[in-house]
Amino acid sequence: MNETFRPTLNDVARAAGVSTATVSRCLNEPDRVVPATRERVMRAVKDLGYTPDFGGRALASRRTKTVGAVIPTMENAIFARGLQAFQETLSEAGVTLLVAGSGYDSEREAEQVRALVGRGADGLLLIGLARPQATYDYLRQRGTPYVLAWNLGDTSDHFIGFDNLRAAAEIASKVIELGHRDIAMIAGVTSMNDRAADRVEGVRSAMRRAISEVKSFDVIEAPYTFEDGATAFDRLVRRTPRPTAVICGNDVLAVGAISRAKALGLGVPGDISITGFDDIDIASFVEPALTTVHVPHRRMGSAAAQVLLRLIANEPVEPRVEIGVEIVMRGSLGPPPGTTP
Amino acid sequence: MNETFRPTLNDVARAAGVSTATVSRCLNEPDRVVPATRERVMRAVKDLGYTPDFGGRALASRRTKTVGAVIPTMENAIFARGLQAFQETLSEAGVTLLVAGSGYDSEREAEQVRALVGRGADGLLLIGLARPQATYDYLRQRGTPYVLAWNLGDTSDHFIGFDNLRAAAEIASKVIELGHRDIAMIAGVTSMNDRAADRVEGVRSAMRRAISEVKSFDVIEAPYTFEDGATAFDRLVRRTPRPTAVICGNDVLAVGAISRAKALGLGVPGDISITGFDDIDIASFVEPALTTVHVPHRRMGSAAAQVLLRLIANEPVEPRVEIGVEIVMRGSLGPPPGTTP
DNA sequence: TTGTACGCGTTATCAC
DNA sequence: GTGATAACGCGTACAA
Repeated sequence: MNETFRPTLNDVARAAGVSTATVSRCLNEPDRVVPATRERVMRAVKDLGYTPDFGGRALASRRTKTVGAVIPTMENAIFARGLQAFQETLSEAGVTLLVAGSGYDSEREAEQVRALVGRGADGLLLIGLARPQATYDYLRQRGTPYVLAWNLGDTSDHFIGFDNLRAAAEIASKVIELGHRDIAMIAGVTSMNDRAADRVEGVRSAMRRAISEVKSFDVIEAPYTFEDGATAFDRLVRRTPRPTAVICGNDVLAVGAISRAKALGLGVPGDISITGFDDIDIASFVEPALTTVHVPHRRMGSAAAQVLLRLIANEPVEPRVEIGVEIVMRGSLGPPPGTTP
Repeated sequence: MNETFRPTLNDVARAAGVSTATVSRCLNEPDRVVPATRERVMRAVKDLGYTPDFGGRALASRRTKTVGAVIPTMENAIFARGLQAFQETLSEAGVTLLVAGSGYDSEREAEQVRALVGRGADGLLLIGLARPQATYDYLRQRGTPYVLAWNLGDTSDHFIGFDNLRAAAEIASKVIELGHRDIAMIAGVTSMNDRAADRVEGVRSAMRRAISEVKSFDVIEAPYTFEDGATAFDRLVRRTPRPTAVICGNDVLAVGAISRAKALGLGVPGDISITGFDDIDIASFVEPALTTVHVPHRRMGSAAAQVLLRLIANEPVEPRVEIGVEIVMRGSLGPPPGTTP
């Protein structure tokens, strides 16, 4: 009754009264089999509940129709979105996606890369570019195609991303233009995270360019939750001089900051302006709506899939796909208090 | 230079001057090999950048240290959270997680189940219980262990979840107790989604229990985004009589509803109360903070992993793990307008 | 159009 | 402690 029976090609062949080769053909190139036998084989497949064994198939054919992705965490909406699109595009090409999480740890990422490659992944998606050289060496030695997303680099790898530094600089310039002179930044954790680091560097460069105007500039780092953003805001707002604008490294931190500002009785943007980065869904639903950098994560995900598929098929690809981002002005950024309009 | 060389057991064996059997042992049962040879073998492994081939291993050993999960979408924070915990717990046991998305489509789910089983998944995590009988039959015939999470059922399967119906009934009762008489619900899509359907049924049952008090009750369904919640709220609020409380099937819809309410100039909860379900991060950061049902998704995820691991190891398990949920009262639910305190 | 037979990379069972 | 060698399930020349 509870017999666990895993039918093989052989079982199907016997049941249908044909050879294993014919069954294999029915599954892979149905046209090369006459409808009569095909029908019989397909019936046997259904009856036995046969599913091709992946291991055997991979072993015999040397490819898997599988690609892997290693992302920092599934708990962040921006990766979830991009990955969803990535997988939809792969799906259309009949390719399966395997997802693994690194927890923002580059050693763990290296492990996962090896695991996915060992599993026969035909190609890999990795996030950003900050990782040990050994990981790159491994991939290149194996000849496993891979793409890097969410940022742009200047190596010979394939990038599908946007210029985090420039975008961050632009939004910071907007803040300065509006007249803010005491500015602070709540950054994501920059260690081994080139996206977070680039955003800090972008904001810093904008500050340097306006060095004669900006009076104070402070950066603190915070982890990944709304709560972390709120806590960081708490600390910043106690400093002297109190910043009139807080630039956040991502929307999660920014939403946390807005919430805490309101809880402290500070008007946004009346008393203090706040900006984000990413334009996640919630950004337009908080009050005031968040001024942020819109990143088309879905477009980036499917572009990454397209590049990776071409790479795997050995078709020509452009080494660098820049995804356009743009600043969306919403209610959370305004002129500093005491400004005459 | 760009030679793609995939070293095999054989290559390592030759490089280390031993047999393939010894290399295999070094990797799987290091104790059964003397340190001297082991050292030599491990060096060869490093030098060649060898990674065991998963296919070959699965073929020879008939197990994979891999479990699969099929979730409706990665874009929903509640699944992301639970899954993250699920995978962390698996990870501690040296088991890899493969994730696939069904897009809320039970046919697609069936495909993914077959794909994962074909890939050698030792066990599976599925969400909820509404799916074609064929999917269950397939799993049972193959003898693949699986657990069902996010809800509880009364079949002989293994459940790790909570009583969606009862929890929804409870929060609805709270609404009624506060004096609301014209009530509406924005439900998730209930087709092939037992969690959404149970929540509707729970609210309905509370309405029936208070049939003499409740004057009007309306349900409409909405998809999965903030925007959908906002749109649905728009429609509801135009009806006569206008509801004084809107019960939402999940927090995403509720946050969308709150946002639209404020945009329409309606005070929450002054003019209209709104409740959610799930207690996602943002629930405590919107204004007013959302009254909702707190679901410990992380605890559920790791409990699911534990049960599945025991199932795979053929150890005794309880067939049903109920995860406690509780209503968290926050600002978005109050008495109806015109009530004298 | 269909069948036969070999090999893919690994583990497991024996000898040694 | 280590080495041959036979499976494992499948794809695919090649033959029929």
